[in-house]
Amino acid sequence: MREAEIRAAALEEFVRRGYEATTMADIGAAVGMRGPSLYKHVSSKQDLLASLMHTTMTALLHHHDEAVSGVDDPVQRLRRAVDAHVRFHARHRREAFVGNRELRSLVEPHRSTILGLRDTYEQRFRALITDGVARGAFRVADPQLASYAILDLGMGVAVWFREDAGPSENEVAWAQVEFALRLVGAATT
Amino acid sequence: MREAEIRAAALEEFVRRGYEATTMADIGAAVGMRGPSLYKHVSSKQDLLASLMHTTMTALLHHHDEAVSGVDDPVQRLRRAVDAHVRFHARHRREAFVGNRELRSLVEPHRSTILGLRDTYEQRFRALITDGVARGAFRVADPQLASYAILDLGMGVAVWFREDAGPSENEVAWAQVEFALRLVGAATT
DNA sequence: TTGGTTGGCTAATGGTCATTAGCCACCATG
DNA sequence: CATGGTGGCTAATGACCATTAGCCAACCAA
Repeated sequence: MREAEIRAAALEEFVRRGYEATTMADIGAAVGMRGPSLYKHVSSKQDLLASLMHTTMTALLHHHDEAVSGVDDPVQRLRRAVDAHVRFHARHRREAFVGNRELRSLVEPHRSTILGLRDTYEQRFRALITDGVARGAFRVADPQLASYAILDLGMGVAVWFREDAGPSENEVAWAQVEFALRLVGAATT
Repeated sequence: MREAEIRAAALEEFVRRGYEATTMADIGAAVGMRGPSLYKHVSSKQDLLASLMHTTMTALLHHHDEAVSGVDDPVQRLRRAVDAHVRFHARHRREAFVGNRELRSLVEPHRSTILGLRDTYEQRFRALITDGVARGAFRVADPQLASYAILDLGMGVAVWFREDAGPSENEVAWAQVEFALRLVGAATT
């Protein structure tokens, strides 16, 4: 559908220029039409952003849930959660980048919705770490700081990861899973 | 001086709204004058941003150099470097936040200058880690990924650190130094 | 063939913005 | 008391922008 092309183009422009600096004409040019014509397919620039961010956060949560589902051992759970986290941020770095940087540009009630989803996601990691500490698998002074640290690693990936240069997705995922396990004081295999 | 007030106000507004969304009138209002009056003290909005970012990066590099100067042992060097890194991002979180998020809004040649300084800073960490690995103090598969990870921890601090709530600067610094040492596989004391 | 719908276009509309021009009060120095 | 600079103001200027209105060609169904 034309709308999907427009959303993809908008994402690309939001990454390159930022939401505020992107004009409807820019997005239009990227799909071969004039700015006003976009309104035959989308309702507004703001909706474009909100919808992109909502899709991203929902997909991230699904990705996480699938990764850890059925796994009980804290070390394995964390391993899978971080692997999923890193791979998501590598594969969907544009989406994740916009999701992290353009929160300011979201207008209520979208902002609160997205912040809620982000919070939910952070809680999963924090709970996972807290559980691991309680069960003696991890050794961490402050689970919240540890979960922030792990999440921040992923955000970083969205910023500097490149498909065509530098370490591959596998290399990054492997390295960061290792970092995360070391970070929480899990025994390294 | 009036200019210092303006720079401080601009920084605050750039953090709150982002560079693109901040108007000269916003900055003026924050120091009790009208937008156009700002031009009696600064030359342009772009210069305000470039100058803020340049000051920040220079200060960060100085802070780093002072922290590691005269220390040779890799573990101690990394400990001090990360401590300085984290404390800088906690104490100057607004500056660091803008320095990280508004690169896109910088126009050449400012952008290249700042990117150069960032790269210099990253190289210090990478060299430090590479050296530690060579001397058997650290165990890391990819020093570049490790340096990115450590730097990303600091960027995260600039995003979520609050002076009035959550963990204190000392707590964050202590935790992240520990994280960094674990990350690079240094023996924990 | 006809009549409606789709999806494009250009031209408003009603803003907002950075920056410049030109004015003036204040104030310190002679 | 002049006078010149400082630092504020309001009013242009010359953009640019999201969104809406209104037009029209192409296509599709009857």
